[in-house]
Amino acid sequence: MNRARLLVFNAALGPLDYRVPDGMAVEPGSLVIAPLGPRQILGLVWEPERLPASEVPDARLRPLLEVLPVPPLQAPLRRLIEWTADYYCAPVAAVARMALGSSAALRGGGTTTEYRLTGERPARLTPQRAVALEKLHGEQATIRELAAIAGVSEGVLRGMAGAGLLEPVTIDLDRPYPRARPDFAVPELSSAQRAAAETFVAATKAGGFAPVLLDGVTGSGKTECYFEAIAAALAKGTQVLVLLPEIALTQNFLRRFEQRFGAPPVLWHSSLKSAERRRAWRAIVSGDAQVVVGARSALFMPFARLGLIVVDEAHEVSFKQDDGVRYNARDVAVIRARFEAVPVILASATPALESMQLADAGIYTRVELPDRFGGAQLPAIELIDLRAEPPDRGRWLAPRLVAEMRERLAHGEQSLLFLNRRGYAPLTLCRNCGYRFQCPNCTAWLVEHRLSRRLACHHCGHQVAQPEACPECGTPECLVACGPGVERIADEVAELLPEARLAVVTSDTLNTPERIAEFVAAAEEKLIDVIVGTQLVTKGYHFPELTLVGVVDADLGLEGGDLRAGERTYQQIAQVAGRAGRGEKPGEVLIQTRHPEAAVIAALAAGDRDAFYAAETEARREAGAPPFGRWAAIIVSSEDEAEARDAARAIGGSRPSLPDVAIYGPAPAPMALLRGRHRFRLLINARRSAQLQDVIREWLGALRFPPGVRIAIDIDPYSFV
DNA sequence: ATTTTGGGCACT
DNA sequence: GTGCCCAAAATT
Repeated sequence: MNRARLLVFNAALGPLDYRVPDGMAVEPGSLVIAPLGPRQILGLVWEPERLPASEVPDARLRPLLEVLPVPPLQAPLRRLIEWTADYYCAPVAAVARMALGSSAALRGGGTTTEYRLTGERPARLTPQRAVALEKLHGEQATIRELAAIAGVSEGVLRGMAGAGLLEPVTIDLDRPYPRARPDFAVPELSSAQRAAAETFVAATKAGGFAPVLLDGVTGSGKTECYFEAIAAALAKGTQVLVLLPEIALTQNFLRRFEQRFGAPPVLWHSSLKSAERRRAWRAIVSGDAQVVVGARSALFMPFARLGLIVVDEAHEVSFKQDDGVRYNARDVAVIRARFEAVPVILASATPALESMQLADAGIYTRVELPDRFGGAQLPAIELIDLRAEPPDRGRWLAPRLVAEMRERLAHGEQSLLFLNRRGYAPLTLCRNCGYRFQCPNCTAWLVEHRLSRRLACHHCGHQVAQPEACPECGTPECLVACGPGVERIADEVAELLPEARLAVVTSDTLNTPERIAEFVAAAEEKLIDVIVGTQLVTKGYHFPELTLVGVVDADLGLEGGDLRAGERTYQQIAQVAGRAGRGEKPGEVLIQTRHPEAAVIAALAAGDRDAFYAAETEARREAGAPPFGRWAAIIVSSEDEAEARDAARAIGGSRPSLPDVAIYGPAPAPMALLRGRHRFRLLINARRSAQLQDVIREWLGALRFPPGVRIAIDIDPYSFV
């Protein structure tokens, strides 16, 4: 009898076997509908020998109901899914789910109705209709979207449609995307860029696995180089995947892409609306989507004929975050390229140490762009030792930094202050009784946001209105803000340089593509003198008049004993420093620190990247961190603290004893309470010889836990939280 | 995850 | 005996 083994997407449900009815064509990778009890579920056909499953006799198998009309997931993607599940100790089904768009995407076809103005203008209009008529000029969208654009209710628009002011347009949900053309606007490249581009183009034309590290300083024109590889892939008729961190902030990239190729790329990210999601997914499987620009979740898309992968800002830690499965998108991208037998370009001004070492070892081809494009100079970097040059009382900016900003303002140039802390102040306390405002759901202080007049937790979203009096002792006007956030720095700038035009750039203020576009336009037109921002401003922007970058607190990222703290601090500051002096005028960077002797800070000041990598390599060797050893974390959490502690102790109590593996804990996790869950942590440090994942699987596989307990395994953790 | 089953228990 | 609640088992 014809059997099929399915991955199903309900957690805690292993692979299930079904009977394939006569005449139904099913192969590994096929998406099918299967009966489960009284329900119908989605299943993904897999090679039976690659999944463990209890053998159910033929007679008890129920027949598959239907094969969905989408191409089966191809073997290289199936192998990638297995590799990822194996490496990161995740269920295969949880990884496979990331390859699926939405359930709606699996059913093709269909139309939606959009509306646009007919151009008719009646003599008499209600005020609401008049507003809509004005705002909706040139717009075409669904009623809901138009209502948002015009700021009127959907009912108003429906009335206008009835009155003939709006006309319906039927839209094909699967309509093709505009074609990108490889030769639309071939750019003038510098000789260094041309050499880099030729390497990429040759690799892309040849096909086959070819990992390349594009190591180019900030402002060297890395994007233009890999655009040529994209052009080569387009000319060949293959698809391209470009991974960007922070997909919301890619306006600049999209503009350049369209200028180069004459059409925008297909976007893939978590905030796509369902119709966009479905259209994009279907275009990717069908091969119609030529270039897909996406966040990390695009990595598992089922491309019909992938020809090239680009990971831009490849050092970014946001590539290692969890959406269900904790994986490092940069590493998985390289594995995908290997399975698909295509080139992969990792582009960064501050490559991760692991990438540098693979390039040193000759496993990656290294392509360097050591100079800025157009002859611009890299900025001069100086330290401000806050112990020797302290800011005035109650302030955070040292006099020298303020003086430099004043200088820039006088010359009509721009300054950027970087502080990776949102809000006004990270801690509020009572002067009278010492009460501190803490999140009830997390081990974290509530951050004051003066603009919205609220105290907010940045981990769970808990908010309270800005209180007038201490909730503990009732004293009015006794609350003091401790420490600076970007809003407070902006206040300080406003006091010291009252004539400066200020912009605060954080995810609170720049939370839509429109606002980002507004900010970029204002900065480019020199309507802003001083930008105060979090890590949002560290990358991507090119403001020619920006000549001064101030790092408000370089030590911030070094706190907390995180394994990657040094590397992250180095990358962040190097990236933000790279915003300075990108035009004709040279840039200057001032870094405020209390630890000028720290290896990271000293290397930044000396502009000595090799010194940083050497120091970081030594630190990793001592910590047994990659590439010298491996770390993993097991996080045990539950809403009930005792339950979590008991489960963590049970894990600790059954720890294996192995010569090449050290196990620490359990101990309360650094964030002992997060989103209402109590957390305990065990850390595992393994020598390179150890089979880390096998050890963890065997260890935890033998244990059973109560239903409220969650066990998360983090292989190669980036943050030790 | 969702649904079914079955045991224990109060109530009639 | 019947209904109800909850935990455990099953789902292919």
